[in-house]
Amino acid sequence: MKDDQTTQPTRSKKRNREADVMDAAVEVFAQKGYPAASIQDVADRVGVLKGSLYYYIESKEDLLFRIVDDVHEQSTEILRSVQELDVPTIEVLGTYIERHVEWYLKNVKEVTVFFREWRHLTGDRLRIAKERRRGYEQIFRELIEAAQRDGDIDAAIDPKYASFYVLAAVNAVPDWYRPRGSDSPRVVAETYADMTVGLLTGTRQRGARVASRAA
Amino acid sequence: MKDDQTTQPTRSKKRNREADVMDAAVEVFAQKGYPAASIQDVADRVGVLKGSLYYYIESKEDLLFRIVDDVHEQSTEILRSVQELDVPTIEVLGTYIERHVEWYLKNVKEVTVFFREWRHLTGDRLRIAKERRRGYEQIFRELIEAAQRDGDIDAAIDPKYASFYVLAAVNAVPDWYRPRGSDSPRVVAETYADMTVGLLTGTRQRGARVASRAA
Amino acid sequence: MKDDQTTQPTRSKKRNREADVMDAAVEVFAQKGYPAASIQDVADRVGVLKGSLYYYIESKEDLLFRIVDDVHEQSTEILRSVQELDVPTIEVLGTYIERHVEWYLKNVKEVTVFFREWRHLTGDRLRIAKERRRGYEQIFRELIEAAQRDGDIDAAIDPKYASFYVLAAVNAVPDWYRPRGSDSPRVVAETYADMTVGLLTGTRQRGARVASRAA
Amino acid sequence: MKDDQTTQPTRSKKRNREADVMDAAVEVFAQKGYPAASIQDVADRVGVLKGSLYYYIESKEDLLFRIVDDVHEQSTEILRSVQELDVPTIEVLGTYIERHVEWYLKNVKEVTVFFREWRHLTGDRLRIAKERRRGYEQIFRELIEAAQRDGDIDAAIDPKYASFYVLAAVNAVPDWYRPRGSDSPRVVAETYADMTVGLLTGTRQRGARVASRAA
DNA sequence: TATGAATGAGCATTCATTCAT
DNA sequence: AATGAATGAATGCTCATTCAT
Repeated sequence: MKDDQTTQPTRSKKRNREADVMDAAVEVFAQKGYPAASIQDVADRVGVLKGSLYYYIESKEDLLFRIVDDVHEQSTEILRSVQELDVPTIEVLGTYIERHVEWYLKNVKEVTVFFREWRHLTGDRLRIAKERRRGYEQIFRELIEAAQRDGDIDAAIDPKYASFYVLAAVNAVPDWYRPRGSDSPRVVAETYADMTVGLLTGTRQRGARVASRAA
Repeated sequence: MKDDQTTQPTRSKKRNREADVMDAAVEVFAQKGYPAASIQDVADRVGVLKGSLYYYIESKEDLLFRIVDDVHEQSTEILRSVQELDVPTIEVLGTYIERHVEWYLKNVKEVTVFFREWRHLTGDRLRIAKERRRGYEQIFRELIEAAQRDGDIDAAIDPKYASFYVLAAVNAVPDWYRPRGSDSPRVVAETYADMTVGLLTGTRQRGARVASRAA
Repeated sequence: MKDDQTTQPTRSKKRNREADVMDAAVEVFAQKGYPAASIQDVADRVGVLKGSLYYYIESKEDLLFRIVDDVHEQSTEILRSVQELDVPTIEVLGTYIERHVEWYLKNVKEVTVFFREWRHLTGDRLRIAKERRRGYEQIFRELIEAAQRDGDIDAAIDPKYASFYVLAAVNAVPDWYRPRGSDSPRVVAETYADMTVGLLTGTRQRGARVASRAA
Repeated sequence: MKDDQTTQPTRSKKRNREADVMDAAVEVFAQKGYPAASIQDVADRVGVLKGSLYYYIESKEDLLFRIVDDVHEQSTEILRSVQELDVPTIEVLGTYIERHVEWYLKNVKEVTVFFREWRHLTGDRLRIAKERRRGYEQIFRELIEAAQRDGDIDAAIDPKYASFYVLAAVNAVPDWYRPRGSDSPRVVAETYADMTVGLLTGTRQRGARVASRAA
């Protein structure tokens, strides 16, 4: 209760505007796709002249990169959080899918932009984005391999194909998910986690997972 | 009775050029994405001035629609072909995934355009494309429901989510598939079919499927 | 009298337009300077929309480079023409200045752009332009050195400074020359040639030069 | 009576900043040319936000004018200083070139801006700049005419052309002069003075000039 | 004195489309 | 069937300038 409100507004106004710009970009890029979206669209949504945007951004691509970067960080954070869990790898996998999908559905637009538009980055920014994707898929694949060594996933399963299969299924959620639909992010997240574990272990094992989640 | 060169040269030349234009468009749209691709790119690839393209097409969007339409027809044909099979629904599903993936990998570029770019259609063409997608998903979902009634798929599985999960996984194949990689379309197709059936039935049942494929 | 006039108009129209564009650019660049001149200015002068210019040019810089290139070629041609003369080097020098200035004054605007704006080229084009300038100055300096060996120019004169001095004086002609003024290009050219030879030889030797020109 | 720190700090600080701004502008205009240089560039060099510059200047053009004005004054001062010399006009001319070139080379950037960018002034400021140039050339021409009346310069020489020739040669010095090169401003200045007197009088007369400089 | 934010006009360039030939 | 030339609207971006704080 001691923060002076007098100095705050200026700083927070800048913060706000910058955040407004990012939000507007997310909205516009998600709706039209990056190449079809124009800086004018973004400016209109923020309510400033398009030239004014360049006070906050370096370029259109910079805007895309910031979104991609932002999502990447959050996404990495989730992966990190489940890796710290002290449970069998197969449960790590399930929990990861669950948290990932739930987070995803609560940030649909940003994440959609992340998955759909990263290709349009160029030069160094594209390189960085690709490396990160790669590392990300790598970790997921390693989780599968570890669970195979644990005996929880059938050794006959090819970790490469399985990881592609699962990640694609999971990442396509926003293609059909409508916030105003029937199910909450939570429900969808659990269902997807169950389906994934089922796919990998070759059994329905809802009970086990529900129990572990209760912890 | 070989080739009738007398009456057809003109028409077939036009057909050829039209096909050339379509092929070029597929190539270009697949590589750059529809909004970033230019009519000039297509014309360059055909080896014709861009103005000349308008003898064959109505508009850039018309070009996209034709591709989408074409792929849709082939895709529907595959669905139709497996529905005629006189085998349990669960096998229909497996065979469908198999044929779909194999066809997909043999026509990667077209199908990629189909899945990635349909959003950029507008007006009626967008409406039509959406309806078709919808119908297509519907049929797939109904197959799952039928297999549930047969007792081959656990009734606890939600057909809606399951169909989204599977279709997304399957349709993302070209995102990572490289023709010059190790596995043939055939192998990938079989693996994906197996994973899908495994996911839906909750068992590894490679044997059963391999047997059915022998027919 | 046998050229068919039917096919000519089309080709010559294109030629004309391209030439029109170049002329307009010369005019505009000469008047405003390259950076301050806009493609719009050029288009206005040609009487087309600015976008239409890009049918003829690659970029604004391309336009500048073409002018510079064109002038360079003419300029080199003059240097070549005098080097073939079978007269003492000192006369070569005088004739060169004379022809150069006369040509210059008959193409004031182009050459002005050449001398004033080449700095605004970038990348490879800048490199090329610099190299050419260098080579050009080099040749002029060598002429002076040769005339020194002939004994026609005082050995005490530093060829480097002398060449800079003379070239700068000569190339600045359009800074003050007005076509509607009193003297013709011819007269100015002769006067400049005489002053230059006088400067270099340390004598007025109009007679000798006039005689040599009569040949 | 050293530095009166009591009353002046504010004013002198302003003076300093204003001088900083001018220096930065000289640097930037010299490097990029006036139209291509941006106020941002100047601000960056001063270490201030670009909006802040407008506390010190009226407009970008104002900045250019101040430089031009400043150089003009120094240049006029040199002309005035040699006119007071009690020596033959021809020596006045030589000394003038010498002092002018030496001063020039010690202030290359400012003077370069003066000669290269004055064209971009507009309205009244352009008028003023032109008038001054004109007056300046006028005085130089009159010196030549006076030396002709003295018999030191051949009456056959056209004072108009001669003055253009000499001034252009002299003013182009910074186009090639590199401070890190071999010769000092002093040497270049003397060489140029000698060449000029030589050109005008039709003789090498280094001895005479050196003697006069000793005074 | 200086900042931070915004303006608004302008710029080079691209591009789908048209159309007379 | 195809070309060559042009259109006109849009795009990403820059920049001198303003002004409340």
